[in-house]
Amino acid sequence: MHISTKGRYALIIMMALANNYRNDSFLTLKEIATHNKLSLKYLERIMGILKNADYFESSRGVLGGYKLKYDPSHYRIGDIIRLVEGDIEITDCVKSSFLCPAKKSCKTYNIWNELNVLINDYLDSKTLKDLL
Amino acid sequence: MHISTKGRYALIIMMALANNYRNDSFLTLKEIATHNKLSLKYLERIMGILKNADYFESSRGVLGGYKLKYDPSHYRIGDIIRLVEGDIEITDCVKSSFLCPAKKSCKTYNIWNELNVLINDYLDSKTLKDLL
DNA sequence: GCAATTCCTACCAACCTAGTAGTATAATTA
DNA sequence: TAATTATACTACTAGGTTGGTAGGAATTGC
Repeated sequence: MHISTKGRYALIIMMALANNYRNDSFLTLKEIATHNKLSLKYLERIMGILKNADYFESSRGVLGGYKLKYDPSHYRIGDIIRLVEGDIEITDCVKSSFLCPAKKSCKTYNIWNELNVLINDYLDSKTLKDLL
Repeated sequence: MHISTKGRYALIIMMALANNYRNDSFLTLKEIATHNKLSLKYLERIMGILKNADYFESSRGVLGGYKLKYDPSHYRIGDIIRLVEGDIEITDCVKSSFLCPAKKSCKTYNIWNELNVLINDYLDSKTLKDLL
C-alpha cells in the first residue's frame, strides 16, 4: 500500500468526530470539509465506505450530521485505514493471495513481511483517543 | 509509497549479487532472471536505475555480467529502495514538497510522520549482509 | 413547502505499474 | 573477422489506481 488521500481524509473525518464526541450535537461533513478545505463530495464518498462499519449515528436534514457511536478509544487507526483502503500491504508478495513457492525460504520476503507487521502493529497500537 | 515490483526486484538483484560476492566471477542478469522467473528485459530496466549509484562493476560480452563493488554490509536496504522508487513516503503529506500550513499542529500528520520514520529507520537498519 | 443534509451511483482525466520492443555497443571466443 | 553473448539505452503500451466531479434521491427540521 501507499496510504492515499482516501485513508488520510478518513482519519481527518474520524478525528473531527472524535473531537466532537463530548458534545451532544451532530457534526456535518460540510463543516469538516470547509474547515479542512477538502471537497465535500469526496468526503461524502469516503463516508460511504466508513459507514460499512458500525462507527456512527447519522441524521439527515437540518441539524443533521454524524456522531461517533463509541468512545474515541474504541477506534483503532489500523482498522479505519484497512476499512477504506483495504489490507495494508507494503508489497504484493506479503498478500496472502500472492502465490510464491519461495515464501518460506525467501530472504527478501522476510524483510517485507517484517516491515508489514511493524506497520500494522504500529497503526493498531493507536486509537483516535491517542491522537486527541 | 507502496513498494512496487521495481523495488522488490531491485532487492532480489542485489541479493543475488551479494550471494556471488565471494566469487570472482560476474553474474549475469539472465541468470538472475531465469533463476527467479522474472523478465530479463524488465530487470535490465531496473538495473539501469541501480547503475546511477556507485554499486557495481560491469562487463559486457561473454563472461560478462555484474559484480558488487563493495562488501554486502555496505548496502543499506533503504538506500536501494529509495534509489529505484524515490523517497519512501507513506502519505503525500509527509513529503517535504507538500505544503500544508497545519503540519506542526496536525494530529493526523503526526501519526503519518511517525510511521514514516519507523519505516525508513527499519529499512536503514538492515544491509544486504543482514539478509544473507 | 423549503432548505439542509445524508445517501447513492455513475463517470472521468491524469497518472502509475509492469512490463514489451527494438536497437546500439562492447567483449570474448572460435 | 565473424558470431555470440551480454550490457546500455530509449520508446511505447495495456490495464489499473487516484482523486476527484456530477447529478440526483431520500430524509428531516422549521
